[in-house]
Amino acid sequence: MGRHSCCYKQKLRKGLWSPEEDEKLLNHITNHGHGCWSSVPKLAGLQRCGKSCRLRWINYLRPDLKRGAFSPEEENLIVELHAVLGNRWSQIAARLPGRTDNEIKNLWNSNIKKKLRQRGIDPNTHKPISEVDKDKTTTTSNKSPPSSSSPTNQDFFLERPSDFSEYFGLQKLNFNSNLGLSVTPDSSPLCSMIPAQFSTGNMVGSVFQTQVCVKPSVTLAPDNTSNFFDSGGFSWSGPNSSSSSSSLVKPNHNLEEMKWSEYSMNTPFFNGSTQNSQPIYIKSEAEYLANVSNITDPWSQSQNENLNTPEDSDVFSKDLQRMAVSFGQSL
DNA sequence: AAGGAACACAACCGCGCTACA
DNA sequence: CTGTAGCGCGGTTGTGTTCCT
Repeated sequence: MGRHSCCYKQKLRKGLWSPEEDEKLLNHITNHGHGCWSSVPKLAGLQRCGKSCRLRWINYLRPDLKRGAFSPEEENLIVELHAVLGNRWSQIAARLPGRTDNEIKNLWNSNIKKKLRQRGIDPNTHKPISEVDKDKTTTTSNKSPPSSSSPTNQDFFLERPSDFSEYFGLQKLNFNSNLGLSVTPDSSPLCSMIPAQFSTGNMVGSVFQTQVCVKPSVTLAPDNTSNFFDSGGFSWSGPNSSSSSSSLVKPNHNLEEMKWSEYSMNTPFFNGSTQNSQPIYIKSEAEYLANVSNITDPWSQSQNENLNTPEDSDVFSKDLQRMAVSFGQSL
């Protein structure tokens, strides 16, 4: 099973990296890209394994890394994200541009955990410690599993997406001839960084990237109401575009080839501070909009109404679930 | 000033997943 | 179908630094 072959090789350096090694690796990747990591050390003239090179690059040498202490806003965001995602550090890091999973993990273990305990909050459950103690005494047979395997809100959402809108505090449903359908999130830090909003003929919602990673080349097949996520069937608009004119900003990347974390690092919407990140509005093309108007849309009737009625949640969850499954299979 | 404790962070380890021959 | 290589992730360990007695 996936053991790195170089792990067995001898004569490879381990431990801290010297400035000379850093320079060699940096020069090599800057000039040639990393390509296959296992070949990097040889090509760069390093006595390291590829895995070690990869780690060094990702956690230390990458030029887009943000240096320095975490801001209170970042710490708050990490706490909120941890409540949703658990110890999925890479996913948390993907929402904090310039920060690495390792960095966040270290911060969590050395700093945030302690702060939460001081505030009387259990860092694993995010509940008041008194409540957690009570749970422990009442459910002696049910030992709580470690945080990494305990169900997070995200897992809960995957099973019961009807809670999605409630959890993320989706507030309003909007319809606009230029933007199509969109859901306005509330102003919580979590919602402010929800990366994408989607709409199709009969569904609308905000999608947390983990479930429905924005990979626009993926076609949403099931209901055939649109090829919304086909590369030709959507367009992007971002904070630079006003809602009325909706001038479009198309990322000049090959999204097909790009993972979300890379994408988020490279788009103008996400490469700033988290405070500045805003949802990307995905707008359909004119042709699509023309079709939309002919489709019975359960949401268009709910314009400017809260989304939290059971009926809304039910329809929404079914569509969302279908979409998540579709994406899950495609990713 | 010395030494031990606590802390912060870099790096490693082991596992799961995926692609590919 | 199966074994192997490579990648990525989360958990853990190691090491340097700071703080405290």
